[in-house]
Amino acid sequence: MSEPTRSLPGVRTTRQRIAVAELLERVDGFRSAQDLHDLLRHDGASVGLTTVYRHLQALAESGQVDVLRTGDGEAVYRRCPTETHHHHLVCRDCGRSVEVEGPEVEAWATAVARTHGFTDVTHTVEVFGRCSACAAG
Amino acid sequence: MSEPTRSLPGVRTTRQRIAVAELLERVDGFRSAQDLHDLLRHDGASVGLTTVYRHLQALAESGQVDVLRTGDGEAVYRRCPTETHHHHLVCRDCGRSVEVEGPEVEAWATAVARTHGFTDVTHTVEVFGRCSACAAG
DNA sequence: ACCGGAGTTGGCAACCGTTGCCAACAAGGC
DNA sequence: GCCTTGTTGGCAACGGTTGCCAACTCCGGT
Ligand SMILES: [Zn+2]
Ligand SMILES: [Zn+2]
Ligand SMILES: [Zn+2]
Ligand SMILES: [Zn+2]
Repeated sequence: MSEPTRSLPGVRTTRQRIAVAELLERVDGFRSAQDLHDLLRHDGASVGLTTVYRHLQALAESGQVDVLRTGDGEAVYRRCPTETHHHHLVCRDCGRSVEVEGPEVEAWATAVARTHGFTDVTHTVEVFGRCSACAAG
Repeated sequence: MSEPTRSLPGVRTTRQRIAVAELLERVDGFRSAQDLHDLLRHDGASVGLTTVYRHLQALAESGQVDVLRTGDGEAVYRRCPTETHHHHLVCRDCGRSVEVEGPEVEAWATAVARTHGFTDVTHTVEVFGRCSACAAG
């Protein structure tokens, strides 16, 4: 599928980096840094909380993971299967999420910004709900 | 214009409550609790920071003010002229904002949620940019 | 006006997610 | 194996927010 992470100059493949990357690959849904940290501990692969934060930060900056904020301001991270611009339908109970696209939303956002003379525009569009699994349980 | 705030049972019209309400009326754009607190002090009307938080929280719960979170997770508040559901185009420099509506976005969000079997759905849609005033200065 | 109970205030401590700091550590080119 | 340099991780600090609680004040009843 994906070629093994190439070792870049100035970047080292440490046990911790791999652990975080693999965990993100394995987990579906948005999780907080602390959740991920707990998961790592539970797996026996002990990684410092600070280190988890650092890797998530780096991955987010390079666009390899998506970040969004929950209602109470906590940052949650997810490694999405797709690299292209998209948004999320997130279960507010279990964090599970689905990637969704919305060309009409993109167009709307652009149009609205231009109409009011705003430049350097970005947007956040997230849909929260309760997934069918959580609704059943 | 608007009839004087009716005194409800179990709620008291204190100097602080009025100060916060009036300030929100006067300010345009989203402001953090601490910003608003500073503005109050600067106006001479000293109100405890905790009290400012409490009133903002209450007003937000009752839907009288809108809350959203900046990129770094800080909550910002605004008393919007309209009561109906809407979204915002916010200047990330000065906080100034414009209410915008997007029927197509509402429809899209609802459709997306139903398609994936999500219930109890809400959504956050905010557009950030730099307003023409800030772009000029 | 007076009183009394209930809503309100505000300063401080605590909380929680996140980041800075820095000495100890380890990957990997030589 | 060595050395350079990126990396680690525990702890302290930080910033926004909330809990706590004694003092206070609004306001309906008298
Ligand atoms: Zn769920
Ligand atoms: Zn988009
Ligand atoms: Zn502006
Ligand atoms: Zn909407």
